[in-house]
Amino acid sequence: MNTKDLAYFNDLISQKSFSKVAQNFGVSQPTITMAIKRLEADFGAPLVIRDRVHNAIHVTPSGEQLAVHAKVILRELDLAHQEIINLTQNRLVLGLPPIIENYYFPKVSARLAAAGLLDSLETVEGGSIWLRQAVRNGQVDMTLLGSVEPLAYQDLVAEEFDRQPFCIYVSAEHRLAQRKRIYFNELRGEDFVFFNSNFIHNTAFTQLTRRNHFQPKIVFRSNDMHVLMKLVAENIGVAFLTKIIDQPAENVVRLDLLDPEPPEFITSIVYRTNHLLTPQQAQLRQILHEALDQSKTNF
Amino acid sequence: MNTKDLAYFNDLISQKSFSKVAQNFGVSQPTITMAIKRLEADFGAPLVIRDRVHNAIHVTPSGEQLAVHAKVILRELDLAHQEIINLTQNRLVLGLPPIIENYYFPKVSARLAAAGLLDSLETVEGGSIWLRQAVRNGQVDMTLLGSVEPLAYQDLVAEEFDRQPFCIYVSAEHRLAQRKRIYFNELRGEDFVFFNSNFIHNTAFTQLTRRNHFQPKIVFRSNDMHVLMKLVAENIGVAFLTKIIDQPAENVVRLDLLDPEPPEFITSIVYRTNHLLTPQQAQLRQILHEALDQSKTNF
DNA sequence: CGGATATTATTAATATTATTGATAGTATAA
DNA sequence: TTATACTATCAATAATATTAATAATATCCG
Repeated sequence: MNTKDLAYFNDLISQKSFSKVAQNFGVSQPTITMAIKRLEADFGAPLVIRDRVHNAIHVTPSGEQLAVHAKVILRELDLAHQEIINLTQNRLVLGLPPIIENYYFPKVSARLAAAGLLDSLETVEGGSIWLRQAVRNGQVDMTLLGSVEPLAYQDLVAEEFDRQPFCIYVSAEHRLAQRKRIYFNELRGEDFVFFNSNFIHNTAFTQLTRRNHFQPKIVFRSNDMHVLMKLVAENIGVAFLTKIIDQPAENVVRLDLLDPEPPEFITSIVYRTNHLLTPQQAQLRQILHEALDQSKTNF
Repeated sequence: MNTKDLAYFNDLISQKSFSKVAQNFGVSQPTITMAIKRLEADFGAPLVIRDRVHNAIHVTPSGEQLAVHAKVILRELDLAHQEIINLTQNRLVLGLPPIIENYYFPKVSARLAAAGLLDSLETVEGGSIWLRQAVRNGQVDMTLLGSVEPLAYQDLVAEEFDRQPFCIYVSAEHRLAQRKRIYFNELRGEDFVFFNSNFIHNTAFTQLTRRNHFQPKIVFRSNDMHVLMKLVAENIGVAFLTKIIDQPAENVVRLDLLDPEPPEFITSIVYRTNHLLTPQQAQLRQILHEALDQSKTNF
């Protein structure tokens, strides 16, 4: 059976039009008619019902069933192509959320260089939602992801390699600056500086504000952590960030949260379940895991 | 791309011989040579290395990578065929471990009949390991499975629908017969009657004997629960069985276990992740879940 | 109603692709 | 060296896919 037929079929399911599928693939319309016929003959069942009365196409139960498998098959094929291209070109495409890159990457780069991995390593920055998608569809081979809950996906392997609490950063002149530990509740009424858009920080932050029943006042937003830190230093507002910030800027104090079950920033290495790690990828994974052991004791 | 080529390739990986693959598929040897060449051209990388010195074939990293995906693709195709056959023939093949069949099936059969499902329902009996395999490879569409741990597989959906403790059954003349509850430890030195081979009972039983550090003496084995019950009644030995036994035979007393965290018999409905439930299958699932609610309150 | 439009099916011709038989090439073992 | 085992090559053939042309079917709308 030709996978082209499955691709035609898959497109037909969403386009609901033989001629549109033909256009999309740059083939003539009878080609699609024939392809669907071949599939129907192969599976011994009608896959679509040509409802000419309503000028529509209905997918039969058999068609629905096949559609699920067709999608899997086409995805696997696509991934195989991309993976083999990266493999032969000695490319290792690694997804990195900016915050993780900032903290963990400097720690491992020496080892990566020593292992000769830096040459073939190609990093792609992006938010965790985008990177999750990217590792799914093969744009990246592996990715680091931050999350509040442990990751569990059926098509992705997620190996947690670190877990750090979220903290509050305030100016040295702030009323709470002398404290080491506070309850999130004590921040009611504070001005916050916060990320523009950061899925994990948002999730964790919302979790805490909901639990404590208050609506935080965010006076400034930026995607640059260093900008946020400077604003904290100038006492414009307080920041809610992970503990994985090497050294808070001058004039900034870090406060731990005393809340029971505070949200944690979980970092994981993620790759596709059906992806065989190349020696390089296995090595990268190893180095990241090892770097963790070091960083854990360093805290 | 033709899936036949992937089938040839997949077989080549395990056979490591072009001619054997040709034989297996009943085609000529150049067909395989050509098929592999097509794949290599398509993926732009050598997939196997023909090592004529050692008269062997080595799979390249690209080949290994493709092999993983090829297996998935061939499996999906195979499942699609089987599922569509069952769908069009209005067959619903349900796997049933004997013990679950004994207890749960009578409870739901009235509802199944009312829903008109009994006609199309075809049951397959088998042990839980065999049935898990059968649902994976499409021999059955859905299956009930017993287990000691909650089931979690990436390619299978497992919905727990009941959970019952394991119990001890003794003769009314047995020294412990007057007790309602005992510790497993108190059975040290007892004669047991036990299943010949039953994965779940074995797992749970071993768990308890290990925890209590004793080697149970099994004086008789059978795969028929009723036979075991009769032997218990005659005080030949004591039995370790699930609580889901409608009415212990005459002259038999059931004792609950007092041990902390005693193993439980978990029953789940299991089907393939990539399988779209047909209306019938969805109905069966619904009825099983509903029947549970009833059976739960009945205890 | 009837013609314009849109869509899918059919068909015969053509183009593409897969398979084969025959045989060459390469290495091993005896 | 010869026999044996395995894979590659190649030209011929078989099988399959695609196409252009057109038929068939239904809608829309004046």
